[in-house]
Amino acid sequence: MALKTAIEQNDSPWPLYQQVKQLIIRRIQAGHWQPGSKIPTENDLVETLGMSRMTINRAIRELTNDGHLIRRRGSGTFVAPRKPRMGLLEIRSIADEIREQGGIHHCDVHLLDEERVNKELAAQTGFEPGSVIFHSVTIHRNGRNPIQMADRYVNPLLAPDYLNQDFTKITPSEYLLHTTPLTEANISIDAISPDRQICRLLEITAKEPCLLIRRTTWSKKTLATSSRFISPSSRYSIEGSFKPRSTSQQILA
Amino acid sequence: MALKTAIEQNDSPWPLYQQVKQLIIRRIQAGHWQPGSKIPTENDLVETLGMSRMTINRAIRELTNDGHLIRRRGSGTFVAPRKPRMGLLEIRSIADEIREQGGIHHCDVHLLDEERVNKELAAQTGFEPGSVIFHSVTIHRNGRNPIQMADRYVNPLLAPDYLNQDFTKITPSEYLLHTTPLTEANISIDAISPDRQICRLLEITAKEPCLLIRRTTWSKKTLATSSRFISPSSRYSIEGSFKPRSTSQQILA
DNA sequence: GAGTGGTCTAGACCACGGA
DNA sequence: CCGTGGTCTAGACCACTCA
Repeated sequence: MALKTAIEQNDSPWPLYQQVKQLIIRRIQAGHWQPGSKIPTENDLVETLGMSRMTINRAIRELTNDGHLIRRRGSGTFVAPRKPRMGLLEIRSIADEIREQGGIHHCDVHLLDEERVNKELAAQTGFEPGSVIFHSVTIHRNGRNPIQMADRYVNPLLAPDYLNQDFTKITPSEYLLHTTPLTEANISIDAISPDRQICRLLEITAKEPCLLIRRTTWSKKTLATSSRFISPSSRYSIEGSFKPRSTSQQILA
Repeated sequence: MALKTAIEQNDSPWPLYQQVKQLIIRRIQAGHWQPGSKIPTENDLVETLGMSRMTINRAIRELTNDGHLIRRRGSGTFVAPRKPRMGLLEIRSIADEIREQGGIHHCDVHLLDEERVNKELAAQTGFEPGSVIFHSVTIHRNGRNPIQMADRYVNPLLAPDYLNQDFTKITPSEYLLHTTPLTEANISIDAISPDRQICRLLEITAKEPCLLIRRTTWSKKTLATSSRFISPSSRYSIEGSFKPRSTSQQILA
């Protein structure tokens, strides 16, 4: 069965319950398991994947806590109707946001190449000086309207096939999401005035303030990506809503 | 032993691992286990409480995900040094941030009054037209340097004493935090060019791009606060780091 | 090497939902 | 009633840290 083959050759450095989580997430994202539909029971998965029920249970329980699944005792486990609520740090895929607002998402690839890390780049990104990394610059548009420039440096070890992707079809975010599970992220948000190059790429004037989002991600302590996202504030802003999860997180007013 | 007596009479409707979580939380909050100090090992607790290690492990694991504890394999489990790390949506108190960087926080009160909600304000904030709400405008400074303007509308029902506070001593955030437990929040972040009033209050030129943060909070479905925070980007930016809680929320790259 | 946490297993009992 | 998820147990092996 397809479910099983995904995991049975187990060279993965990840624990089993993590692999199960990733497997389920991919199934959902690939559309094999639609929102609202029932997924296999714990016992099904125990048989199919040949693991203990506690392992399956932990995977499903954590996905439920994260909002991907909904469980009803006596009835079954279902794919959550919408996307999980997010902490702000996990910012949504801009392609999703555009599509969800009824827009049409395009992605122009302005650069996609490998590059040797010099001192300056090393200081900016944290990658090893002298090593070779992938570099992409893409523009996300809604119809004709440029919404965001994404300037990414990617660790080749974690996404060796990065240069061969067609980013007009799958966004770098989406590709990386399926490639490497990221375990940690750092983010900063600033307001800036765009320089000339940004103005040209985003088709705006220098007067228009922009949001600058810097994001660095890790996969188990190895640096995965270091990116800059720049959006004209007239066309993009960050939004989120929040409920405390377990017991006592505080919300500031 | 004290630890054990807390649970041994087990009429509790809560599952065991929950009781263990509560027990540990209480120990921490009562100060028996100080921040940074080591707490008993899993095996200690297994013996003391007479439960299986998996049960103890789940309790401690979840507390770790919530940020109350820190675990180091081979070394032990420790009470987390500060407040639990937060998702970005709970943005830190600016007073804390300033103080933590070695600055000196001041708060000027530029306005503190009640106000009748007209149509325009109702549309902006979501408060009932015609009702009376509290309104404050404060400037947070680091030494002489203005860092942020905070423009707040507050529901009098949830903070009836708001107008009598001395916000030069306790910030509105801190006051509201102690007054009403907030259950939900909405946030948006934009980049803007400051208008003339903002320029004056923050002592900047109109050229300098600013971050505009809008935050609305609820307490059990009643609107609590609706606020605008404006900061010059040269003096303030939003930063955060993120670890998935139960270990695989998605992080975008 | 002893102690620690991280994970996994193969069972078990229970509470709930739906036929 | 059966199948579902929710929890719990008593073991086990491993990777890591520290003395």
